[in-house]
Amino acid sequence: MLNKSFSPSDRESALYRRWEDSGRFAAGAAGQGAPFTIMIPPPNVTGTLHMGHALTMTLQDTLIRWRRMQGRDTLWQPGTDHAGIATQLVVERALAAEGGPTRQDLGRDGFVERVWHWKGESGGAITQQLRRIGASLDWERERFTMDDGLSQAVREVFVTLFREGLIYRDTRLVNWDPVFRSALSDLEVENKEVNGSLWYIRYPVEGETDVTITVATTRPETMLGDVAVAVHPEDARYTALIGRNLILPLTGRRIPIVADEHSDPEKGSGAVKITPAHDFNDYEVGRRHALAMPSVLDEGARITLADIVDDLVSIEGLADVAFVRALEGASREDARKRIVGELDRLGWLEKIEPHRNQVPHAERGGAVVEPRLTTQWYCDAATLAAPAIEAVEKGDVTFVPRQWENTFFAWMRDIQPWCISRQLWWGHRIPAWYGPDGKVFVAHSEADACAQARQHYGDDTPVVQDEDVLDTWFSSALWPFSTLGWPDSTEALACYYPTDVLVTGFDIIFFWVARMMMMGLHFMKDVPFRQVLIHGLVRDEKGQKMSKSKGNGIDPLELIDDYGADAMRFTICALTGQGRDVKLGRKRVEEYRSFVTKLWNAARFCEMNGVAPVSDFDPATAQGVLARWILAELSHAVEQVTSALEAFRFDEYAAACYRFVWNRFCDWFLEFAKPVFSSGDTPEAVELRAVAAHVLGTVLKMLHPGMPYVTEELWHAFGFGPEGSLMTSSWPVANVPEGSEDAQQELDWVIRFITEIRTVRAEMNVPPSRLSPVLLRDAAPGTLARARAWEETIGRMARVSEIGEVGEVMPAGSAQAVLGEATLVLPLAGLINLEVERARLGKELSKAIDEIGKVERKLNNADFVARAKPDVVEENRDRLASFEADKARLEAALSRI
RNA sequence: GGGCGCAUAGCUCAGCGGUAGAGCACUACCUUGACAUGGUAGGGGUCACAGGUUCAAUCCCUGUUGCGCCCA
Repeated sequence: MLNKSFSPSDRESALYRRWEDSGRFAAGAAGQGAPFTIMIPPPNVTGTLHMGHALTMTLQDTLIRWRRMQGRDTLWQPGTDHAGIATQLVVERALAAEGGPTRQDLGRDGFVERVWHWKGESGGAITQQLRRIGASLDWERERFTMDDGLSQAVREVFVTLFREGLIYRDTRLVNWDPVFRSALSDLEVENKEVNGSLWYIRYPVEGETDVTITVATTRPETMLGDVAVAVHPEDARYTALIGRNLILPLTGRRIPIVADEHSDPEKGSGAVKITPAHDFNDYEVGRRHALAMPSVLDEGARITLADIVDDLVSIEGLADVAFVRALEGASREDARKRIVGELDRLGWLEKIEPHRNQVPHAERGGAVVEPRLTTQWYCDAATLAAPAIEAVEKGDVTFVPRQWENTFFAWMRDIQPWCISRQLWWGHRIPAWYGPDGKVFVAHSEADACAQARQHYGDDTPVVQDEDVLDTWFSSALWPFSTLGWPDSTEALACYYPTDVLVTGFDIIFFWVARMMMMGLHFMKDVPFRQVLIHGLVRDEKGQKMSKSKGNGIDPLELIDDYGADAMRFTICALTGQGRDVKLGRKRVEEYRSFVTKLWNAARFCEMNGVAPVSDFDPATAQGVLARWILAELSHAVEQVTSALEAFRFDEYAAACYRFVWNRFCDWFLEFAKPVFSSGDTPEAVELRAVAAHVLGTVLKMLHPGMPYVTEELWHAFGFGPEGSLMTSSWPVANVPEGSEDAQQELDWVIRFITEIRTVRAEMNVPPSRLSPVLLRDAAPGTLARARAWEETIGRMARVSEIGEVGEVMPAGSAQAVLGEATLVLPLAGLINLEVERARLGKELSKAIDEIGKVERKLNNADFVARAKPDVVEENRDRLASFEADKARLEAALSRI
């Protein structure tokens, strides 16, 4: 006997263990069909499960469980990425917290060993947490981007791309994190709008006494590295000065006035100072005008004078070598204060305006990013992007919703060289070695590099490996094939690549989607996935992004504790419309927990009534009207549910399940079945129990991808199969019983009958305790027979004492309702207020008249009749006839009162 | 500045050329033998605004407004 209610916390872990231990998550089990593969976008090894994961993993698991039940050989590849910066940060903080040695104290090898230790102890907590939501990942195949195999793939890719000229070293401006002292890619930088100032500084024109140009800048401290002032070529204010020189205040350096369209005459003063080594736009201007690019900030973003010290000049009232020299080593902020103060003192500061400006911040750690001129390794993303763009254009990869393809194209068509080196210790060390003269040897191993060096130098000249590591995304980009054993040509690779669908949020299109496509196409000569499902972000009830600082985040594990994983998952499905963000609150989860409970109770009711699976039951043989009706409804639901999943419409999937279970199975079928079930072992009862079991079993299958635990529990409890076997049972196929249209029509009519009576009674305030006869008027013989056949059911569900016919005399004081050709008469003399009844019928009548008016206007329009599709015209003629019949019956009913 | 998306019942959202829908909330009634995490019934919408296309527009097109996001 089932408990009064389902207790998720008591059952979830045992069920999960049963699935996992019995190997049901594993790909490649015997007898499975065509592969269906999803690569988990590897979560960060330092990460813990948040609602974003809960969303994406729920959707992926729903797809995987569904396809698995369809008999596909499903691989859902688990694993984590090594998250270079994040992990290094975590371990460094842990070291600091325990007062241990610093990273530098430990040295590279010691530190890396420490990180591995950390990884073993606390890394990958998220993989345990994923189990809590029921994710059916193939854990046997779990991978980590720093695993030997995956590292080998990284080296292979690096060496190959280097040899092909698609990886190279270059000295250019890069986003620099001065806290980590490492380069970052453009994507790891987040521009934040902050309240700053715009400083207007006068630069004197060389050889003039009173002529100055005012430049407006948000970063006065960089003026030490100014090499020019740019004005727009058509800016009349400055045309005469183009080609002349200015004397840079403080340093006394002579710098030219150049014409460049980068200057916006509308902005500030229309003249901009050019600091090519510390600003991306200025860098471009510098290149266009072949300007020098002195750096004035070091790797810690402190003032460094090495590049400009030789040019320093003291000029009375304008420049002072001692002042500038004293800035050496000052922080950006300190230097700014001192420089502005000095300019003000000397009278070169014109004004300061408040200004909103975009300041680049490091995504991890949050440091203010400093553009710096350094030598880094780059990947020629533009070349790799071309086939990826083509693959989407040709439809080899499709985005769902399609809309996101534009975002993908926009970014890919304007892609910049990808900076792949990081000045970190945790990650894949760049497989490049340098000779004493700086000659580079890129190789799979040190031995290889030495061999190359020997050949190059003719002797055993020592080589030194590059200190840097690769961007974490470099290894993530290989995930769809490195996890399958590449560069070896493995069976897994042949079987599961290309994968079927990548599921992720739009914020990750550039990271995973784009890069996996670039690498996949280049090395596998095929796309990494056929479809990309882009879902929204999880927000709170008010639609705000969940964040730690706002404190509005919801912990999915808490939701699971409080409501069960099924309720959380089903809520996520129900709220995941196409491409929309998911606004999730506890209240919504509570709502869907009610649905879990409803299912449980329905099953419990079935159990109490002797419903049990009948092994060789064939629904096609069902005889009873109720049986054939529910089977037809079930088929319809199976169709809807299946096509919803095919279209990635998780909301429609959930809604179709919900509607069938609640509004068909529980509200009507079980109610109708009650007397049959309690009639003992009549053939009808035996059949209906078998049907109920079949429907329940099918419902459990349908719901299983969305709510795996409770369905699995009921599956076993009912004896549909051994514990844990639902997840590998077969997905239902729609199968409408022969000739069920009649049953459909009949039950629809009975339901409408009951609803009509209920409505009349409720509106007339008839107390539920008071039963009433229902007399049919003008009913066709078949209708009367049908009503009599369902007399018990109608009686029970609509509080009807008996069903009869109206004789010659209409009973006084009756309420009436129109149903098809018949009028239902409820003789309730004394109980109903005739005025209320008249008003009620009058309202019905005016509704009918309104509709008649609308339809008539249409049909009287010659253009409509001539041009509209014939079936639309026909449909409207039918509607008109039907409304007119209702009108006539309602008028008759009114006249009888 | 460029691009994209959204605007439908009090709330959250489906729908999408011809009949306006769901869940929640609300109102009234019901402790009826699975379920009060329940049942029954009801009220509630010029489908943002203005034009256009069409026999017909919530739906297609153009513009406007408001909100959100991405890129610069």
